[in-house]
Amino acid sequence: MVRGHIPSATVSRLPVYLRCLDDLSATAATCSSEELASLAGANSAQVRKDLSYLGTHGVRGVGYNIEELRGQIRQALGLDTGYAVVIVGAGNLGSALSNYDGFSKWGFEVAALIDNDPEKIGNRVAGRVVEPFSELEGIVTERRVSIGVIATPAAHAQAVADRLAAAGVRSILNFAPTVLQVPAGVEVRRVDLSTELQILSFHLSRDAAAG
Amino acid sequence: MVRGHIPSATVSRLPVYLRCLDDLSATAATCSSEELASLAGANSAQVRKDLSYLGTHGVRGVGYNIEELRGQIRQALGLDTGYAVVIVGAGNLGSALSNYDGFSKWGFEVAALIDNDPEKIGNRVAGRVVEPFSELEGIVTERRVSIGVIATPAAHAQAVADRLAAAGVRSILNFAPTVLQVPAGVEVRRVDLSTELQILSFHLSRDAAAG
DNA sequence: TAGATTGTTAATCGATTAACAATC
DNA sequence: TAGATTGTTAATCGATTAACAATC
Repeated sequence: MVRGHIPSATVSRLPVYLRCLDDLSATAATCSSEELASLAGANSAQVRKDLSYLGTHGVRGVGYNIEELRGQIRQALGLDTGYAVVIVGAGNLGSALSNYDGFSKWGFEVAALIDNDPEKIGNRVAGRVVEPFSELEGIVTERRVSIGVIATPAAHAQAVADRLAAAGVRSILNFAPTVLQVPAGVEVRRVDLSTELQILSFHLSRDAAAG
Repeated sequence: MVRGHIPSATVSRLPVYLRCLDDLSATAATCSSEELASLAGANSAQVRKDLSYLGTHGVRGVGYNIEELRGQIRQALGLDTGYAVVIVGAGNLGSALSNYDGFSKWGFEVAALIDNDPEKIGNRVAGRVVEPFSELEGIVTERRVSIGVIATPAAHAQAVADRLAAAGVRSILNFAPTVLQVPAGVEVRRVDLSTELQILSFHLSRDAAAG
């Protein structure tokens, strides 16, 4: 496998390609960069360049073998490792996440759902028992948790991130509307509804101004 | 106001600045680009350049007036317009979104929560009655809906997007794990948990490989 | 004035894409 | 072979940032 350095823009497109290949695999065995690009909303040259970082070998005049390509992308993304995830926060959002079948579909395992509210601890959500926040460190260590998902109110997010980082979690997905401060070596990705809404709002008002 | 062309990278950072200024406003009346950068996780030169697109006038040797700056960012993002939002899908995610206070906090109004499941129609979620999907067009027109939020299963997302676009909605926020095909002039932003997880996974496996 | 900080330039860096030789 | 499509180059484009004159 040629890993080398894969640009971050490419990395963030790989999941999109994977999803599109999922659709394509129902009806074809191979696909061209042009087909994949049009489904993924990208440029075909970009698709070819992105895939070239994976050490793929498409066939000139034919295209890419869909199954082989899916395997290569899965491997590049580390999806075959089966990283364990802990979800912190069992409110509306945490429950929605617990019910989300995308975790297992893409090879992740939800190792625990955690909350600090005594009213919620012990409840069943999506077949999982809500466990107490105080057990976080033990759960992370024993269940080899690699990824922490923060689905708490904004006010608690930083404290949760601190505990996750201290427990050894190096990857955090933050749904709380806060910018987290974390030690070097910890990667945070933010999923933020209001940021996205505000970007849409910008374009609406710009278009309105343009007439 | 100097609008000109604001680069998209700048637009996507404005909501982050706004949130950081929200925090800062509790304790200060002005702030420097350096302070704002460190909170927002950016470079101070970048902050100054971003803000310069808004026609801001910071004061040399002093910094930016926080209240004035918030107003300028809000205006640039069109948050003062109060765009109306319709949420399609009243499942776990749609319910979580309905309960989210960020809509009103940032000037958006949730005009309706819609589902096509007879079991859900008529239910109350976060004080709102779930309305039938068949009413979509009427709701969009009468309540002047500008933004559609898709919180349905992936299988229905494209059909919902088609109906939203046909009803005149020009901005769509898509939580379903699909790449939507929409007519020109319709802007889609995707919020995708599994894409974010996969990007984290990439970095984990790369770090593991690096030792 | 001296210190601080902006606004902007210019250099750098990285990402996108048109184009095309290679080749199935 | 003729047609199709890759892999890669090189040009372009856009974003980031160090540096510093301007100036509060």
